[in-house]
Parts: sequence; C-alpha cells; structure tokens
Amino acid sequence: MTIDEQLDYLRKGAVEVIREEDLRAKLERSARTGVPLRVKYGADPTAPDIHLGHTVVIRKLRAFQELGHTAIFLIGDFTGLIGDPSGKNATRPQLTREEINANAETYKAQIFKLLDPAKTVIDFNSRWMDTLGSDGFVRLASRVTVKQILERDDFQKRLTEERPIALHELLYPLVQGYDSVALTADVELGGTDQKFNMLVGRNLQRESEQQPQVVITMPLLEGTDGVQKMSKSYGNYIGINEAAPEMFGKVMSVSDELMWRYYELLTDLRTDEIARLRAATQAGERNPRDLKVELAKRIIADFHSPSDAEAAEAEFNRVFKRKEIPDEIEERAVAEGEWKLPRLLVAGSLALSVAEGRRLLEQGGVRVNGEQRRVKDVDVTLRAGETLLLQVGKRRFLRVHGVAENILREQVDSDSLASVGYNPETQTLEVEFKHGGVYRYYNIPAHEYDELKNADSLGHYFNENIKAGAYSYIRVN
RNA sequence: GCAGGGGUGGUCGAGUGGUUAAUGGCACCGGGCUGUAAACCCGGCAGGCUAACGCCUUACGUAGGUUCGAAUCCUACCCCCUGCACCA
Repeated sequence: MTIDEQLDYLRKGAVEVIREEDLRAKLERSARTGVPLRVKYGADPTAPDIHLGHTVVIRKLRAFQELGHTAIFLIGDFTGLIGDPSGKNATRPQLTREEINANAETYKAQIFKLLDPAKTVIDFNSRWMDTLGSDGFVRLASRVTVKQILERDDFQKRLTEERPIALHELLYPLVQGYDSVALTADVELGGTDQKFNMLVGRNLQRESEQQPQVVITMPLLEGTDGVQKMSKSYGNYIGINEAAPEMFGKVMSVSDELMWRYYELLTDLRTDEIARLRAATQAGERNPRDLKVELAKRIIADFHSPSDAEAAEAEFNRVFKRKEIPDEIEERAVAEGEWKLPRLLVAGSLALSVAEGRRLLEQGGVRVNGEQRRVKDVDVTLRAGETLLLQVGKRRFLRVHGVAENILREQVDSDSLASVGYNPETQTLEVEFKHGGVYRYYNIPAHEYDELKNADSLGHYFNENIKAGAYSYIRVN
C-alpha cells in the first residue's frame, strides 16, 4: 500500500485524526526506517466484558497491526487500584491486584479474537505510576494548568451546572496523558469521549521533548436500540462472547437504518462498497433483510467462525421464517402431575409470575406441543418420564420433563446470584437470584446448608461454591 | 453542623387528601403485518385466588401519627445533591 492508501485505510470510520499531517509523517518515517509505530489503546480494568462497541476501536488497532505496527493494549490498573473514593461512581470500584490480573487475562482472551498476539504488547500503567512517587506526581501536575484541564467539556458542564467534580477526577487525564509519555506512543486510539485525555498526552509528550502522538477518535457505536451508545448498563449491547445464534438474532433486530452504521464500523468493507450497497437498497435492488443477514454473518465470523455463522443463519430461518422449532432446546425437570399452565410456565422460567403466565396465555403467546393454548384451556397433565414442548412467543422454547420426585430444581450460576442471607427467625437461608432484571427469592432450609451458617460472608462463600461447581442446582420448594 | 433542593413502579418523570395498582415517555413482553427479533399497528406490563364477573394482599426512602380515607398533611429518622462552615 502506498502511504496515501494507508492513510485512507486508517481514516475509515474515524471522527477525527489529529493531526493528519503528523500521521503521514510518522507513516513515512516508519516506512523509511523500518521501525513500527507504537499504537496505544487504553482500557479500563473494571469491565473485561467486551462488546461490539469496544471493537470499533480495537478494529482500528488491528488496522495498524496489518500495516506492520505495534499495538499496545494498556490496562489502566493504576486507577483501578485507587478506586473512586467519591462513592458516586460505582463503575470504578477498587480492585485487588488479583482481580486486575484476572481481568487482564479475560481481556487477552477477547481481544486476541481480533488482534494478532505476536504484534500486541500488553502493558499496565502501574508499572510506571507506582514508581513515580508523590514528588514525581506533583512535578507531573505542574506541567499543566488548571485552566487547561478545566477545558474539558464535561468539566465545564458540571461546573456551570454546579455539579461536583472530585479533585482526583482532574488528575485522571494527567495520568492517561503520562501513559503516552511512558510508552513513547506514536498514536493513541480511543472513543470520542477520550479526545481530551488523549490531547493531554500530546501536550505532555511535547513537554518531555517527544514527538506528540497522533490522536484518532472513533465514534461511540450506537447500541441495538439505535439511540444510546452501546453499553452493558443500557442492555443494548452485543457481547463478543455471546453465542452465535444470539448474536445473529441481535444483529437482525437492529433497525434497517442502523445496519449501515454497523457496516461502516464493524466490517472491513470499504466505504465505497458500503455506499454502493446502500444505493442498491434504496433503488430496491437489494433487500435490507438479506444485507442484514450478511452483516450478521460477517460479525459472527470474526468472533466465532464462518461455519458458526452459517449454522446461526440456518437456525434463524428455521425458527422465524419457517416457524419450526430450533435445533437445540433446553430441557428442565419438573414435578409430574396436574399443572395449571401459568404455573408450569413459571416452573420453567418462561414466565416470572403466575400473573404473567396468565397474561401470556390471554394474548395467545403460549403453545404446548405446538398447539396454541387459551385461557380456558389451562390444564396440563405431565406424567413422569413424559416430555412436553412449551413455547412462549416466537422464540422461547423449553422442554419440560416430568419427574416423580416432588422437587423442582433451579439452575444457578454466580452471575444470577444476587445475594444470600441467613434468617435466624425462620432458620432458612434466603437466596436472591436475578433473572433478567427480576429478583426471585428462595428460602432454603438451613439444615441443608449447615456449614453456611458460620461463614463470614455468606454471599462470598456461596459464590465460591457455585464457581467451584458445588451447587449447579438448588432445591426450590 | 447550618441553609436550600430532593428521594414515586426496570428507568425517566407526572401526581400535593378521595374511583390512584398510581397519567405519560422509554425499556421490556405478547399479538398482527412483513422481507427480519427492522419499521408500523394493536394489546400487556405488582403479586396471589377464580372458568369467569370479580375478590384479596402488598406498594410511592424508613417508622409512627392525624383522618371515614394519605404517595399527597404532621412528627422523628435515614439517604442523596448543592453551597457554607467545622476539622487550626
């Protein structure tokens, strides 16, 4: 590729490149000397759950790798170790060394789906921040003025709105900027929200007589709702560890309009190719549905494999186009006997309450063995050894299997466990689970979990046991 | 500590004594339509009982109180935000 072509490739999808002449100069220098550019991307150590939004920047990092440069994936463990004492920012809890290391491993496993491990350096900013010392830190702070820091939009805003800004928040841009100095970064990548911090890096590098880094800002990807940025807390994200059929469905649920944005930021298609597809769609030559399928397959191929993508498509067509039942259906054991349908739905976690089960029934959303059931038709007999296929809505299926014992089992994992407490009055263990935002409480007779009564932290103890595989099911009365 | 503002259902946000299980938006769920889990339209959205009309139980930060009746009034307490003060 010529330098011009490289520039073009690196600019794709970016909001800003500061400054383009600098980038050109650096690319030329690298081509001349054979020394790869050092391209930095910083990540918060608290959220190792990467979703497609993060991959917009990671893809850009990969673009640099493809051109032979060095990707530096920097984990901001220093700030993670401090935590956020102001208490209002729950997203920055204090982490232990072990947690940070564990998160780093999780990060690696995820980013290497996109990045080439051989050309990626993983680093931690505690490496230089720990040895900086408070004198060094104060000296560092002397290199920028208060006014410079307060320029940041979000500080400005909070100042005028009289919302608080904790002092340490003013310090974070400084730390991030200093990271660039410590790494002698040539380029820093980040979302548009990182622009200010990355520019601080340029200033500090200049102060340190380094060549200022090129700053490339990438847009914040809209989530599946098409409005807010993709984020776990908005529930509008597609995680890169999600199963292929799930990813497929989520991509298909994206609006036709948003699809183009995803094409631009989540695929390697060239801008002009995307423009052509778009024109063809507007002209009615291409069907948006088919293009969305293609998009979904491309994305799945990145994180799973092309064959997984094919399988996901087949599954989707089977369930939604031909309204057949899916390939794999979860099965759950349920007590045999006479059931009222709403109760059975609750037992199978297809409804969160009897009332909801009833509503689903009223609205015609419930099928048993493929047959639609109505409110007056609520009785179901499930014999031991017999299996019924339950369906709620278009895409939720469950086989319930009748068992003789009068025990229902609820599957648990540490993600769904919300809290555990021992109630001395009733002598039961109260366990709270979170299923899709809804809490459910179960009382467990203490004699079944005697050892738990004496544990210091029930939640911790319980969680550890779940993780260790001690309880994959819990008895529910 | 002082002064002011505020705490309502998953979320945002109305409601300031009486059909209020609480308007509305968003999210979510079901149905219809379709080329898709797009868009659009319709319906639902505390829990429990009932075949059903319907009934009951909880719920507006917490605990009491006033009242025939309270999310709405009173008292105390807790928490959050802003400013000031204290920490010398």
